[in-house]
Amino acid sequence: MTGTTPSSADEIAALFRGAIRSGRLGDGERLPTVRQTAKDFDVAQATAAKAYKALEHEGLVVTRTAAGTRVAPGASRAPQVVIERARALAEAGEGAGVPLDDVVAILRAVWMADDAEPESH
Amino acid sequence: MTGTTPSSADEIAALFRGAIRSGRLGDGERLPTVRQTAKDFDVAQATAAKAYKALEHEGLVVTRTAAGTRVAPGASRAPQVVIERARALAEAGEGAGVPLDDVVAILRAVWMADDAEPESH
DNA sequence: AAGTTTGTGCTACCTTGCCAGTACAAGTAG
DNA sequence: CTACTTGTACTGGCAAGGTAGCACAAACTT
Repeated sequence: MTGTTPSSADEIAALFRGAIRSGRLGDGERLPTVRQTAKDFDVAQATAAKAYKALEHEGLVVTRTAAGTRVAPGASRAPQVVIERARALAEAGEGAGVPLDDVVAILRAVWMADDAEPESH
Repeated sequence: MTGTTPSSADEIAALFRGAIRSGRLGDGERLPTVRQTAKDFDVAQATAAKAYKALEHEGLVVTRTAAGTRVAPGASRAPQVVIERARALAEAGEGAGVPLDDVVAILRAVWMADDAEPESH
């Protein structure tokens, strides 16, 4: 069910993390309010708050109490190569009709395989 | 914590799903026994069993009661393009020092972005 | 046929995490 | 300075899912 709508703090955090590191949310750009996010994803405010807290702890966002939560200046975007290849993979996956979750599982598998076997080809 | 050791039925299932669909576990190849998997990941047997059950329900594995669980014949591997691009992404991500979970988050972000904006260029 | 392996099916307990609603703190805007 | 916005904190309740341990069924092995 992670392919559709986030339903937990971790999933919500992951969603924003992806938006930020992929550049879809730029430097200084503002995130929805905690209350708004809670409504959007139909979760309790405490859950949305927890997600934001995690993001701040990672240094991805800056939160000043009444000014809202914004993407932290600098050091947010992942290297362009990664983004491009992620886009390429997404395209291939969608084109082939492979479910997102399956693609993720495959990615994890090859990631760990490279870890274990330095010989690749 | 999904980057290290699986700790729930879903995560364990996802791990084997990735191994199968990526071709790391080939047709007819045998998976560890439920009891073994339970030990490997330090979970209860019921949890490992649940994971295997899910895989069978997806048609990825075939289980005959005392013969163990094996990868279902045919229809297991994902299209080669997807695997190759997943490998390329993994390589780029590891090379750039981007955490696996972040790469996954990015992938999800661009996946949904493509869903929303059919214009890709 | 006998014994062993292996997946399944319980039961009761317990931990984790989300929910709901509210109250509070710390800024911003008029 | 006053009012509003927005993130934080807290309480008790609750549902989902994992734990442990065992009993059982079916099929492989000898």
